[in-house]
Amino acid sequence: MIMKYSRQRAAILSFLQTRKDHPTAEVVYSHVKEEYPNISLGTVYRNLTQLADNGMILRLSFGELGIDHFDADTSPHHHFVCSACNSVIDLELREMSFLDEEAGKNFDGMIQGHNIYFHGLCKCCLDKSLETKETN
Amino acid sequence: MIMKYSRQRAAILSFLQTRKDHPTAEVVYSHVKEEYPNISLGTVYRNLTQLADNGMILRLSFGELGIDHFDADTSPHHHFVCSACNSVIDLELREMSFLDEEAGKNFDGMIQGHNIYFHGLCKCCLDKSLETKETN
DNA sequence: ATAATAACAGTAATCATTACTGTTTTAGTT
DNA sequence: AACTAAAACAGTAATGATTACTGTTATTAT
Repeated sequence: MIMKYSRQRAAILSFLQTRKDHPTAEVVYSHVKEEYPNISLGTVYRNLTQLADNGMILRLSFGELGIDHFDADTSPHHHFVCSACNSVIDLELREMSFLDEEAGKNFDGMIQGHNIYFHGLCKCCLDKSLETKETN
Repeated sequence: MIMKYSRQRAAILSFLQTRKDHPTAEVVYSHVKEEYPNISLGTVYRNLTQLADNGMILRLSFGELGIDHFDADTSPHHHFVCSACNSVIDLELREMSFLDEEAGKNFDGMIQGHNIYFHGLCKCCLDKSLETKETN
């Protein structure tokens, strides 16, 4: 389907490009609402989905956390999710496409790609947990 | 909380151990229902969660597919999800814990682990897609 | 046998996301 | 600049996997 320009979609993409923290649809909505007070949450979801389908942004679906996050940085990188505060952080880590080849060796279908995400404690939550241990 | 024995939980675990296809809660429910016709879906979810929390089974949460799958095989292995039929298949692939170390090099929090899942076409769906191309 | 509490069945609630509907924008064409 | 077809919109309702609640039943230790 042909994609016509829309001010709302432009604002959504533009907002996402200013952020490095991979906001959820709800966060995108609340910010774009400042510029377009009548925008609806459905519009935000529809455009995020459309942008992701066209490869202009990434939809990050981390299993445990049922909420999708969106990323305007489509260059190859990996993600970390803090298991305490749920924040999503970029990792500098080379492409791991060799995993696809290795996984394909004992598999009779066709492997097209993979998803990896790391989990643990971000610096902030790690520091907090160390403080707690010290005072006890 | 202390875990008391229950026939329902035993049946759920036992059913899961007979399967290699990583069933959903709904599938577990429909099968255990044959033995315990009065079992409720909530009981299935509660026990699957409890078993997973105690490390006796794995909860597989693949992002794109919003539905959780469960696996009684807790030995180290990886998973493949067919993007056509959504079936979940085990892969023989060595542990990749070195990824955690490598990802941690340029990261100031603590990485505790990662999840990987591969996607593509399973043998069955691959064959179907080839057939379709041939006849066109 | 008794008592404390974990687990149950059944049902209602949650909540992120998608679908639907009538109206408004966009963009190409007279 | 008006005309038209289709895409996009705002607002709202529906979906569907999962969790929470409630009164009852099963388990386990004394």
